[in-house]
Formats: sequence, structure tokens, C-alpha cells
Amino acid sequence: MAYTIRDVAKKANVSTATVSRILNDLGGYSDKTKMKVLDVIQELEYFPSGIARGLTNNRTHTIGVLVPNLTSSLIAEFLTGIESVAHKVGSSVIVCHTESQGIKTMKYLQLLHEKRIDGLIIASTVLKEEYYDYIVKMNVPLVLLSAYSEFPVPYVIANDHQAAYSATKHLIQNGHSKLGMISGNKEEWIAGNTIPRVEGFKRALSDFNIPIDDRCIEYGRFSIEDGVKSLRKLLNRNPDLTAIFAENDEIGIGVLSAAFELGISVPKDISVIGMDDINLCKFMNPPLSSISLSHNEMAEEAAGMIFKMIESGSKVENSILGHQLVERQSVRSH
Amino acid sequence: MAYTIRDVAKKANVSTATVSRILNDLGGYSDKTKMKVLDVIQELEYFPSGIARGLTNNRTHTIGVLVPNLTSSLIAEFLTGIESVAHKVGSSVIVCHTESQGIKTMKYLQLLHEKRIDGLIIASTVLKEEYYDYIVKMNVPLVLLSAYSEFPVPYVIANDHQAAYSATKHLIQNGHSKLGMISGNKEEWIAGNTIPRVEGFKRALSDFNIPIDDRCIEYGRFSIEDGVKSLRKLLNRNPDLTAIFAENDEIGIGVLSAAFELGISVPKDISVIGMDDINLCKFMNPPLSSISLSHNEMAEEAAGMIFKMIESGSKVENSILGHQLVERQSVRSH
DNA sequence: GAATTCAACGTAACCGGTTACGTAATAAAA
DNA sequence: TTTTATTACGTAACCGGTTACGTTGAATTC
Repeated sequence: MAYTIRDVAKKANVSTATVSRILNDLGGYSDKTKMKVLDVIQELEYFPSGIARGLTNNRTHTIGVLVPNLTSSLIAEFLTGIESVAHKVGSSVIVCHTESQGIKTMKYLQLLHEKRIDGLIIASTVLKEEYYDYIVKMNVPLVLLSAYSEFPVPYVIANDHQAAYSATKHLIQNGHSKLGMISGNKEEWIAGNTIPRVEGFKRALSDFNIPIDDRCIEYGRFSIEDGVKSLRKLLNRNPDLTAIFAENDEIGIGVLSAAFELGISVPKDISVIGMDDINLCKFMNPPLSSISLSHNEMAEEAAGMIFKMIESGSKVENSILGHQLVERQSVRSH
Repeated sequence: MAYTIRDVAKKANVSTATVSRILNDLGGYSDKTKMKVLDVIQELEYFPSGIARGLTNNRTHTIGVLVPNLTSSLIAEFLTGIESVAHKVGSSVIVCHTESQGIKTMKYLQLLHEKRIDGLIIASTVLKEEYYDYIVKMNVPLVLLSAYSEFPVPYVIANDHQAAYSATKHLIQNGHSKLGMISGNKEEWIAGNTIPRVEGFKRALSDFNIPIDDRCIEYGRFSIEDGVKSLRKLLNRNPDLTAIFAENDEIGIGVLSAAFELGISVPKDISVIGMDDINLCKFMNPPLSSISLSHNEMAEEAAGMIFKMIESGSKVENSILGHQLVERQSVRSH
């Protein structure tokens, strides 16, 4: 076993209290003692145990992050942002991959409870009542990232409604009037981003006097695969569509891929715009236009909020970040 | 504060030892007592502290994973695999994003040391002596994932040499003789995958009597961006290349993207093959041929090894997994 | 010279579990 | 009936830190 603070104390002829004070810069010791103790620490290669510390301090310097998957670029960007600010404040992050499964999520919450994490960020996931109740019992700060909630929980989101509106408007202003939208799971995301995005789409249509036809909206899930499937279905139902608004870039990439397979040229035959502006967009053939939602900022914001709550115990304000149209080559004027 | 084992013990009129025994199924108590204690636990919503447990057990049920980035699909697949088996055995994983920086890596190792993790997986990173020495001092099981090492550390890798050979051979057998390769950072990966892949490439050339020209190998880094930059450079130097072997799929995707920008048609003008077979490949335009290295398996294997080492304290064997050519549409016969 | 203050520590309880060891009561064996 | 084994616990030390409180000696104040 590694050396403990008592070993250090003994070897330096001081008490453990003094060693602890020195380690934590609390003052109450002479320079001579400090030197001596530091020397012994060096010599023994002593490294204090975070576990023991955690026991008395009730701080583990660990936060949990719940994500529905790990392979989407969006999540990767979230993780990167969170991880980066966590590292700055000396904390580490436990990632939990819930696969959107309720059971797995609850198991993770228990695990994190047992680990006595300092705070929790839930990303791109609907906060079910079951989760919320449990987290309240855990008594741990919570921030939602890219998710709404009916419960009183601080969140950071983009203005999805507005962003979807902008995307749709962009399509319309390029002369398109036969628009389709491919969205994610309706039920699962009832409190998430899907509804606002669909509504932003619809509002843009109605603002520009384009009739809304619900058969022009396809609900699938959120992966690239789902994008390819959905385009086929949507086009079967509405062969005359000239522009597609994909609820996220993964779906958009799927659309591009499906179009390629089907021999449909983008943007000549059909225009596509995605949303999120993940890194991949600019490397597609053709590069995919999108709405940038500054995920890194969102993630850093969320992480900042969590640590603020942890430090100060205070409430924080919700945060709604802006968006920006990124024109590339997947939309053409009609 | 939440209730402790003492609260439970008091309320149930037993000792903490009995509660602990019941919690851990150690026997030595009557059914009546067990019922009573479980009732009290339920009533108080008592949940044992992993921290306190960790202190006595010297087990934190937490492993650390060091990754050079979070945005590459490869890493995402690794994380998914690791996370999945960790969850199965009731452990959680702390991800550390080193950004390939030595300083950050050392800071992370210290953090993980302080956290007293049970084990460590280092993915796609060269194990520098500095790291190795520190980990030895930490006295914690270590497995390398997709990385070689001169130190006695178990690793799981693909047979990179063979895989690169297969990719190159595939190009050659499709009639190509003007081959270029785009590789990653030479210095940083001197002990990693780069060298074997480059050598597999070269061996295939020489086996098929194609002269090896070092100017046909471009060294960059590993991202999509690097892929696009590298293709330009490589093509400037060697305008007559008809096929490109990209050391990984990210580079391959960059190549596809750069070709599109340059107005070069793939595979008509130039053929491309990548390596790793990340999920994205099949959604590219055109779908990118690649060598499948079964990353999920690799990751699960690595995780399995770590937990075996943790449980049994025994050594484990290295693991070298196979590969498979995945033909899509980015290579054409010449 | 006596009283007060302060720096520089030490002592020991505490955080919330685990566990070696001891003990009382009952059952089985001699 | 006495001895032994077994079950069902309780006691208290321990894991490795932190910290409230007490103590000591020297410097300062009166």
C-alpha cells in the first residue's frame, strides 16, 4: 500500500494535522516545518487519497454526464466542452451512456449517487419524472444541456424554434415552396427539441403563406441511418419536394447519402439544410448548409453553471444561446 | 445530509455490522432482522456511500480512460465499447481528454491517482516513459488500446501492418500502380500505429514490384482537416497518382472532401481507401471503402482485460484482432 | 514582573462504511 | 448433564484524511 498522511507525519516528526495544514495551505506552521514535511512527502512519494478527502469534505470533484449516445458528433462536442471546463477547475467527469433507455438511466443515477458526485449534467435527454424525483433525493445540482423540462431545473439550450425558423426561411427565400422536414422521434422528445423545431418550421411556412401539409414531415429517429430511411419514405409520399429541412445534421448527412444512392443530385434536384453545424458538415459532398448552434459554448455554459451551483450552492439562470446560418453548397436558388 | 449506516442501525435496533452484513449478503443474521433492516433502509431511503466503501475496500469501481480527443469516431467507438462493459460489471469510467498534450496527460494521471481509480485504459496514445513511470508508481492496472509500447504493458491492437498491406493490395489488384499514402504524425506515433501502417503499405508495393517513392507518402495528422490538406500537398508533388491509401478514415473523408473541392471525381479520377471502417464511411459520397478493424471488439477486449486484471490481479495476454476489407464505391478498377 | 496575545503546533474526534474478534443463546454431541 | 458447535449478533478498531479545540512557549503590553 501507498504511504498515508500518518507515515509522513511520523517521518517528519509532526502531527497529521500539520501535514494536512501544509497540504492545504492553511497556515499555522513555520517555514522550517513546511520544508521538512514537503521533503518527506517528496521522499516517500506520498499522494493524498481523494477518497479519504471526499469522506470528510463531502466533495468528490467529480461530476456525472448522462448522454444518450457517444457516437454522435453533437454529443462529442458537448463532452469536449464539459470536459474542458471540468479539467480547468480540477474535476473529472464520469460519462454515462444511457442509450436512451430508462432502466439504464436509473441504474446510472444510482451508480452516480453511490459515487457521491458533486453535480450532474444531462444532455439531449428528456428528463422523465422518475429521473427528476431520484435526482432530487440525491440532492445534487443538475443542469440540462440541450433539453427542456417542465421541472424547475436550469437548462442551457439553443432557441430551437427560432433556429428552425431561420433554416426554413433560408430555404423559402431561395425560392423553394415544396418543403419537407425530417424530424426525430415525436414521442420521446415531446419535451425536447423536436417540437420547437417542428413548430419553427411550420411557423416559417405559414409566415410565407405556404400551406402546411403534415405528410411533408417525417418522424424517425436521430441517426444518419434514420436520415437515409426517412428521405426514402418522405420522397415516396411527396415526390415533388425540392427542399428538405433536416432536424439535425446527422439526419442531413443521411439525406445526402440517400440522395446519392437514389441518383438524386444535391443541390440540383433537391436542396438540404441541416441543423447543429457539426464539424462534419463542411466535409460532405456537397458541403451541408446548416444552422450553427455553438455547441461548445452551450456545453461550456452548462459546465460553468454546474460548477457555480456546486461552489456557491446558489441557483443559476437558464441560458439560451443564439444561432447562425452557415451557408454552404447543399441549397440552391430555385 | 443523507442518512448513514448508523442511522439505519439505530432505527432498526441492530449494530452497524449487521446492517453492513445484510447489505453485502454476508450471512450471519436471521430473516427477521434482515426484513426489519431492509424496511428501515427503505423508509429512510438510505443509500450507502461509495466513498466510505472505497476507503476500506480500496476499490472505487471506477476506471480511467485517456483519449487524445473526443470527436473522432474511432474514439467514440472505443468509448462506447469500454463504457458498455464497465457498466456491465458495475463500474463507471472517467474520461480524460488529453488533447495529445504531455502536460495535460500528466495532470490527468495525478487526478486519477488521487481518485484512486481501479484501472486505466490508454487509447490511441503513445505511452511515454514519463507516463509509464508514473503509472507504475500509481500501482494500477493498465491496458493500452490501439497503441504499442516498448514497456511491459498489455495491449490490444489490430494487426496494422497486415491491414495496411491488405488495403494497399486491394488498390494494386484493381490495377493501380501509382499509389500515394497519407499518414499521420511521424514523430508522435513513432511507437504507435503509423509505422506499421506505413510499412504494410511499403511491403505491399515491394511485393508487387512497384517502386517505393517516399515522396508519395505524406505525413500530416489524423483529422479530417489534415486529410484535405494532405491530399493537396500530395497531389502537388505527385499529380499522376491514381489511388490513395489513407491511414485512417478521417483522413480518407478529408481526401474525399478535398477531391470534391478540387473537382476531382472519386473513384473515376482517383481511388481512395481508408482504414478503421468507422460508421461514417458508408454514408459518404461515394461510400468509402475501408478496412474494418472491429473497434468495438477491441474496446471490449481492452475493458475485459482491465477488469480481469483488477479482479484477479493476474497478468493478461496481449490481444491482436483481425481485420476485414470492406469494399464500397471509392475504389475502381483501372 | 505579571498578564495578555499569538504563532505553531498536537490531540483526538469525526466522516461512513467494513471486519476481526468476542459473546450470548441455542442446538447437537458426548 | 456437561461439553462443543453453531447461529446471530455486538463492540470497537480501522481505512486516510480533516478540523475543532487545547496546549506550549515566546513576544508584547501594562
